[in-house]
Amino acid sequence: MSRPTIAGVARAAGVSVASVSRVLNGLPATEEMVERVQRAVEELGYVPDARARSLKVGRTFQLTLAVADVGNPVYVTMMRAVEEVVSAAGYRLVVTTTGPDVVDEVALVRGMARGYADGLVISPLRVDEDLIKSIRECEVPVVVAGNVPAKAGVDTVRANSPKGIMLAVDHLVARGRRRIAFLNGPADTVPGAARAKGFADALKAHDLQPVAAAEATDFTFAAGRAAAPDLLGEQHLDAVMCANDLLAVGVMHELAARGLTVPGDVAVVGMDDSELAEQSFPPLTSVNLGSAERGRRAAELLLARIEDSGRAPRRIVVQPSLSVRKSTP
Amino acid sequence: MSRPTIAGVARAAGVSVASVSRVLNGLPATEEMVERVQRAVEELGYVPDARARSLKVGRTFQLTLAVADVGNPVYVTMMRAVEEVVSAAGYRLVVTTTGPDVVDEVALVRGMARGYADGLVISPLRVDEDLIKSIRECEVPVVVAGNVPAKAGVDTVRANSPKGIMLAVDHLVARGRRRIAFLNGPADTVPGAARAKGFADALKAHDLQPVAAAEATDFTFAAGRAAAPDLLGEQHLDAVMCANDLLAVGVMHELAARGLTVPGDVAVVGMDDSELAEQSFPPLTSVNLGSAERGRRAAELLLARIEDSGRAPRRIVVQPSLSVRKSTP
DNA sequence: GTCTGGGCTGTAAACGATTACAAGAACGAT
DNA sequence: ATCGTTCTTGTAATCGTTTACAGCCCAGAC
Repeated sequence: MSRPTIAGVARAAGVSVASVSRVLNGLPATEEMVERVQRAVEELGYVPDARARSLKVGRTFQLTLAVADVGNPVYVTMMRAVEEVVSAAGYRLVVTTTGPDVVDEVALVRGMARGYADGLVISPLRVDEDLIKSIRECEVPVVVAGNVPAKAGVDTVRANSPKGIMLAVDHLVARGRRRIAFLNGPADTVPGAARAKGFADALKAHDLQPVAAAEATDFTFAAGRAAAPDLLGEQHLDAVMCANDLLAVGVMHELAARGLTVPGDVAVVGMDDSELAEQSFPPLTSVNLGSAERGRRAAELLLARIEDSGRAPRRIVVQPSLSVRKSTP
Repeated sequence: MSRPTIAGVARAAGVSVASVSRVLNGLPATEEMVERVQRAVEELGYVPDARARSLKVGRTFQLTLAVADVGNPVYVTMMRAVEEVVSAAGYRLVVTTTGPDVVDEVALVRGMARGYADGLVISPLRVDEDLIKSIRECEVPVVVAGNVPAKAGVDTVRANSPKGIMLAVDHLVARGRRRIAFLNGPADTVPGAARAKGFADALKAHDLQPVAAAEATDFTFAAGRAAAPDLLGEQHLDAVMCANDLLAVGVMHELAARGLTVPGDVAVVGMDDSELAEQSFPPLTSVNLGSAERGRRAAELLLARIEDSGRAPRRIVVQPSLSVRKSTP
């Protein structure tokens, strides 16, 4: 009553296992052979075992996407894009979540050597030497959706968040806002660090003084809301730039709780332009860092490297744009 | 330069492959044997091949969670809960998304026979004979997070959405609302059908007349917003019950666009009590259908069935509660 | 000294597929 | 009729593990 194997099919069809395998894989065979095998397969409900197959052929036809937090809507955009291109190429996509710790990421990358998948797209929050080392030594191709040093020599597809922040600040200034606060996520993360620098540069470019800045403990809604009071002290401010849509929504809640209107009293801009940005109220002006395109390009890069592991590492950067909605004047 | 196998380790350590396997699996061996093997493993950077291992032992130590739409925040709650219990039990969790079509779900369940994982938690949107048949015939245990007929004889963990809607309508009526509209998702889905019936029952229980009802094409924000105009016709209404948080948020946007306030002019209640409910503005009163608990129980059920495939199918139902926030008076 | 028994260890047979190679059949050309 | 091609099919090796079984060694009991 256990599931049939190729040997069972061969017996039922009165042919050899090799013939069954050949028919199943579309290799040339006589009309009658195909017929008999297919009947037997049908009858027994045979389904080939992917483990055995991939053990032999050395490929699993699965690809992994690893993200830090499934609750962050930026990843759903990316996930959809990746899914689309890999499934078009005949791969299954499996998603796993790593959590915020770099050690878990390293463990995941190392674990790829066990043969779970033919490749990995990883979007790491924190990057250290260990992670880079594990990526370079990984048995299967890995592409990083995020920013790692060029000298690391790994395939990456990253956003240009400083430029994105510049777009946002340009916009705010153009609308007359000059007292712009900044709510960042943890600065010890890769995106956190990039955004901190980007914001500082943007202020400088416009000759503005920093009015307030805070750092949330996480890139989450709850952390954003919790950190908002640090920002909204005595000083008057007329805009807040947030490192992420979730943080921005958190801030908007805190503003509302204090009776301040958006964008009347203070303008708010987020980053990622995730689904949450259009769902929030008021709809959030947000820096589009091209998550969908990054996902797509990352997947394509991965497929390309699977085809040809010899090619030089590429570093793709996708350009940001600003999606203006109602949270800014 | 290709990755080392157990044979390589055995050679390097000057012992047999069986011994290597034994020390790796913690079976009894002499001090010295353990020492030598570990040194060789270390030196070569050996990592056992999961495919080969699972081919032999017949288990993969992976479990799959299949959801219809990763963009629906109710699934992130569930995903987190499932992840927690399966990883505590030493399994890896892989998440795949099926899309809204039942044929894809069937294909997924059938595909489990290929040996991708030791078990499956699936949360199907649409259920038909084929799907139930494929679940019953599946090589690995499957538990359904959702509602399927009792006679199907499969393990399920489901919510009680009619009761949940009753709670919501009770609440609305208690706050003086009597002209309650209903925004459902597709009625040809399992949750859609249940919610339609639940709402009708709730109206009857309170002796209320239906004022308006609409059916979104999907359980998504965009569909909710698109369907809202059908609801908000000439007739005056003072509350809308939505089949889902995303739909509710969509409706709130449309209300705002028409200059109506929530909850002043019309109260809105959602379902699922997802993260979006607290993130939305105003924060959404929502029926908590116990997604986290359902995820947890489903995972536990799956693990239990993996241990003992003989046990009778169980049907767990988790009770709803109402999370009252600011979108109702 | 021999025998028994208990630990360790090694040899080899699985697990379920793919595929190189060889063998047989059919067919046309000479 | 014979030979050589070509086409199809079967046999068996292989992928990297685990594990049943057998063999070895050593200690203790007679």
